[in-house]
Amino acid sequence: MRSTARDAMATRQALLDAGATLFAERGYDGARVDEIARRARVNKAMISYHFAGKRGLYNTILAEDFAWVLERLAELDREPLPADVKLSRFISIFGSLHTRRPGLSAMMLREAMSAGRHLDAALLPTLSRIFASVQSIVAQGVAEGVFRDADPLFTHHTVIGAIAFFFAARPLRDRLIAEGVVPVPPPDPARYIAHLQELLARGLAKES
Amino acid sequence: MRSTARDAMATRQALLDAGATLFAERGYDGARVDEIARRARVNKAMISYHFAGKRGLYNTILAEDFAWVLERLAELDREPLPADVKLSRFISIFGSLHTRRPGLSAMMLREAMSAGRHLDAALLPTLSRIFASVQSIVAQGVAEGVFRDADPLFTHHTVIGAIAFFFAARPLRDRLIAEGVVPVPPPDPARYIAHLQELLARGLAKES
DNA sequence: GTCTATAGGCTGATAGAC
DNA sequence: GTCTATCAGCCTATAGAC
Repeated sequence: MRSTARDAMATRQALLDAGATLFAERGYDGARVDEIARRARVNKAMISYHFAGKRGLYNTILAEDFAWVLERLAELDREPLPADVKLSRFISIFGSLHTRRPGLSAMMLREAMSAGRHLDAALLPTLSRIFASVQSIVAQGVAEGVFRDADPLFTHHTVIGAIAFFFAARPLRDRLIAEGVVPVPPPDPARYIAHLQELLARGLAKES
Repeated sequence: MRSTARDAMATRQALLDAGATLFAERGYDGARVDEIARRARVNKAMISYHFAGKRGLYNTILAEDFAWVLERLAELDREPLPADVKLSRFISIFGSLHTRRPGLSAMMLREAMSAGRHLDAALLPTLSRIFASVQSIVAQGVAEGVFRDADPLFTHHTVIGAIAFFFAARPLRDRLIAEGVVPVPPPDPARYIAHLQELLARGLAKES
């Protein structure tokens, strides 16, 4: 194996990782290619070489994680589970997604706020897919009589917002904890996911 | 009254409004002073004149709304209400805040993601105040036996995330609705707030 | 208070050597 | 594949006229 080939992959991956971190923390416009390259310990010209520019890097990062989400959601669709279990599973999937790639929630949140302004056209359908997913699970649950008559779109917003905010707000939370203003230990993502599953299960249960 | 004085106020307000919209949608770095001025129908030099630059405009917008939040939270603290009512009230306050100033949730969310990177030091305490507020309400409710033993910090994240996402994600939601991908009418903020109040009330209730 | 014109700095991209 | 050197464009801020 030629050393250049190995280095090319390493360079590529280093840029993807550095980009994910900086895009998440500062947004597309706030992240500077100089800094992404510096953090990746790579020359900044490599961004254009490997990804045809800043925007290409950004969309490549999202494309990889979006593909993963779509796969998991397709799996979930295939399984014939009751709606309450499906919703719980959905929350797990999103939780593990964000644990796997800590900055993704922030990137997705930013795209939601700007209506997908930096997204290649091919990536937008993933967002609507996610939008539709929780809604159909809730609608199914209401129809089946597993859930009370809750609004599917509203429930979608609650679930996605609650998950995304937990992971996306980590920079501020960590800062406030470090400064001692919020006197708690850094929270465990897995426990937060469990908290959310229980809150939703109780909040949507038919019998109160 | 000199016409210049009246115009000065109008100019100032137009810049605050245009800035709020663009900062919310594109973030601090993505919003261009040129465009803010154009949208406000004002010369771009006015931003430096009235607010000592882009960053001054940004912080002035936030300062006004943060002051409003702090006032309402102080009122809420003063009233000796049971925790469940307080939480419901808190959700209402945040809902009306975002109805009053639609872009604020997006701006706050962006600051949460970047640990307050564009915020003047004087504004950071407001964020920790909000952080502490839900937590103390939930802790109070658990201690009083009104709520089941739910984690205050987790509940805080759920509430804030759910509210902020609903308002901040409006650009994407509107786009997907307009494209017919999400086949629902644009949702009513007041009904979302009611949905959230009910979900939390049921989700935190002592008896299941 | 407002506007025009311009300065000055930074950003993303690339040509070309290695 | 990688790096250095450099450029064109854009962005914010401001001096100075009105």
